[in-house]
Amino acid sequence: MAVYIQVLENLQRDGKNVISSELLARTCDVNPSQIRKDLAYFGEFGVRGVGYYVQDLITSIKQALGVDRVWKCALVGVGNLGRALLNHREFRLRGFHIVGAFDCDPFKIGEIVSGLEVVCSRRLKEKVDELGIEVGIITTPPERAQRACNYLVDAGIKGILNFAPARIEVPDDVNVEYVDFFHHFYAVAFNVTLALQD
Amino acid sequence: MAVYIQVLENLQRDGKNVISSELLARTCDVNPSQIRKDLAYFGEFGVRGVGYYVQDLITSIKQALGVDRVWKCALVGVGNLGRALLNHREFRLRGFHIVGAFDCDPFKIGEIVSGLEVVCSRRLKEKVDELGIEVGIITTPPERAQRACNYLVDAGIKGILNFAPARIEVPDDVNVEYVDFFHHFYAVAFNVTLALQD
DNA sequence: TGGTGTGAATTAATTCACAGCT
DNA sequence: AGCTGTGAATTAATTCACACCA
Repeated sequence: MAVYIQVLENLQRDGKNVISSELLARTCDVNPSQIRKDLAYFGEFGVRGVGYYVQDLITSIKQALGVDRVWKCALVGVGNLGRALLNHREFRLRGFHIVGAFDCDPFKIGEIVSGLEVVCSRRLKEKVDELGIEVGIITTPPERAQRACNYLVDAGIKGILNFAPARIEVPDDVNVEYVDFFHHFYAVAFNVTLALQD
Repeated sequence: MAVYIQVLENLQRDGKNVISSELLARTCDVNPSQIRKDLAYFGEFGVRGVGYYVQDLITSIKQALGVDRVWKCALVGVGNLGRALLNHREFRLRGFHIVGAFDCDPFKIGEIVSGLEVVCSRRLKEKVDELGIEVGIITTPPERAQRACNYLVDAGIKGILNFAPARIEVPDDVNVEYVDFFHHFYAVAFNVTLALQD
């Protein structure tokens, strides 16, 4: 779905108003019926004989995914990666506002990063309640990921993005997404290695 | 596979020498036979009645994936994200060495970022040959992704990581991996929205 | 006429269950 | 005795093919 949004937004930028599943499929490199199934799953967004209206489709998908609003996020772990994410303004553009930065290192607490004061991780619950935070972002080293996660879960957070290279345990009602771009590097390395062998 | 490496490296750090598919499955949150199938696909890494030796398994998987060596990479697009990646030393640790930084903006060319001189994208072929680069990383804005891609393909690169939010067209023998962490943000938003509705 | 939405057919992925080593 | 490797059974995902509607 995220891929479709991406492609549709680029189509919109290029001034396209209508798109067929056939064409959309070609750019996404998938089967046309795949696209129709995916889109029909959330509702009847298309017009028979015409295709999909790009602008309407973007709006519909975003609504269906629940990304047609602002999601307030807390970032835990103000290291290299954490700082990079805090400074990445694309997040705000996409509706994900990082409104709290947390770390357990006393030397970092109080520091201002990208306009946010770094707060002690222990105060997560307090801040989550105060600011109405719904999503947690973990950017700690792997060995501290579980602790960061526990703070987030205790604070009542139900959605977590884990950038740390470690698995974490959460209750059933908490959703975790693992973000690891080395996965993609490994995939490329593997495929290139394969291709070289033939 | 990348997940297994991640988990195994953490197990190793914790001093575990042997692991069963059952235990590994629990931490990865998958079925034990899934793990056995995946691992057996590349070779017989396990020992019946015992399990898998952690250190050996890491080595074997890395070998099978082709990540037991250094991969030289070129980064195209020295913007926000590009700079963040150039400064991220984890890449070097994992064997992915960014040895060239490219951009088409004359104001950026010549600038030194993280010890690398930014070079004009047009000189990619020359530099790829000179430095023995095998992997390309695209971190341009979406509208310039295809152009960056074309330079990489012309230079003979067979593996590309595309961080730009745009699809790109490549010949059949070139492998592209799309990296987009908004995908994960959308997934969390969607799942939390679903959970809130019930 | 042209392109969606969707049941049916096909293909792929996952899980089960157990033979076979150590 | 215990845990892997793997064919068989099951389940899920993808693709086909066409009815239906603008």
